[in-house]
Amino acid sequence: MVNKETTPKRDSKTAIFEAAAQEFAERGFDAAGVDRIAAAAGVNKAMLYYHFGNKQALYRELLRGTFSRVATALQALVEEGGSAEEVLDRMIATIARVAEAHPFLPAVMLREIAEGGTHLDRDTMAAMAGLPRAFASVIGKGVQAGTMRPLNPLIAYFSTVAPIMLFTASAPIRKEMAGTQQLPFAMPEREAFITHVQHMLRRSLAADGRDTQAPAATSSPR
Amino acid sequence: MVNKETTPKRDSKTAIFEAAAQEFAERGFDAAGVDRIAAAAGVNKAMLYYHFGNKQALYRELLRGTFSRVATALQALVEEGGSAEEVLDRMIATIARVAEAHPFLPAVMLREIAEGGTHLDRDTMAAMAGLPRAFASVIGKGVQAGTMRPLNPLIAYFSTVAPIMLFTASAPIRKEMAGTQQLPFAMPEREAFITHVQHMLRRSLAADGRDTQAPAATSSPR
DNA sequence: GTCTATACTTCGATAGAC
DNA sequence: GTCTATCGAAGTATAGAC
Repeated sequence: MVNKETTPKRDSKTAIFEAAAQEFAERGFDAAGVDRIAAAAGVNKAMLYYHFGNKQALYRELLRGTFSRVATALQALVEEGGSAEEVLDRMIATIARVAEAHPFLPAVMLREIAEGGTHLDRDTMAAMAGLPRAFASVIGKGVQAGTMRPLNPLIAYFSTVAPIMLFTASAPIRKEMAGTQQLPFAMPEREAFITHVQHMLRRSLAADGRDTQAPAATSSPR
Repeated sequence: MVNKETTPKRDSKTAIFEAAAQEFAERGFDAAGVDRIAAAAGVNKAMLYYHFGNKQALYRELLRGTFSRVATALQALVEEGGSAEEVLDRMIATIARVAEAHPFLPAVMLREIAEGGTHLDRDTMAAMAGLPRAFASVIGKGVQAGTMRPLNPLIAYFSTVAPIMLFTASAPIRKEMAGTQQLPFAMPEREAFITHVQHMLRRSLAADGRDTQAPAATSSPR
């Protein structure tokens, strides 16, 4: 369903990619083990060096690919049209869906931010920057249409993406806490949380001070 | 300013604590090096095992202490009084201030969430749960006073604390990106961002659909 | 392309002298 | 309480046969 690409030999390389995504997500770059990645991929460790050179190159290739795919998807939503409010709703829904389908994304994003981007090169950072830039172009359209007030795109980006990343990644911890009953209130549902974030961003951007309509039922292309 | 405790011998133990906080923040639990911690603390590696037993015990002691101090500070704000809106503003400001003063907090929090709380024991998780519980009690008061609508405290917690944690921790990356000019818009100021988060939470909780007054100038006790 | 074998380093942890 | 010395396991990476 994902790809058949060009070559029928998509074996060892993509196997390494998938194993690496999980290992990096679970342990972070420094603690990730080349031995473990190779073992999980069912290939020999030397194959990893044959295909990628070293651990860092593999890591960067993985990040760059993931983020530029997401950035491309967001940019497609922008060009697809609709009101700026609707497009932002769809962007948030898309990010949430990708984050849940590929736990590698939130985990590595949180970690890489936590350590100050130590393992990123310029190309990878450029790919990451594609996400807030998509936000910026939509907000620009909304302002031009007169329905949105100007707001620094990075503020909009951080205050919506951060909750989604943390909420998605914290699923195991929340489950554990719910089990031990350390919290005297119910865990929120995923859908309710995403809707809340959409609503929050709409209110932050509304041109007048009033509340806005609730976002439509979580829209989601592709 | 922090403590003089009981014993005048606060040397090696607190030196280890501080060095460990930095090492864990920079590399995460798995990749943190006991050797590096000892070296940075200027003590022998054996001292670390003498005082704490092993790496995991040191890590947990550090987390438990940090989170319970923050939880206590938040609870104090609750009992101090004022309108629920003001208390929430102060809680957000306090969390932001602590996060900036002790980078250990956001870094380790993001990491620990990213890996599903693998290294947490029950006591440490209970300490972490103190933060959303403080949010819950304030929201409860606001609802009782009729100025706030009911909202799941965890939703309120995640949608405010997550942006603060990510914004604070991402300072180095944002600085780097600003330097290489990969983003076509200005980086937001810290104060503007915190005010935005305060405002966002006020609007999410307002009993009527209308906008609320802006939060007062970032209030901050202690 | 794929494997074995291995070089070299660093890791967490402990024993035991002082 | 503090140190040296060291063990055994695990780490990244490479050389070279097939």
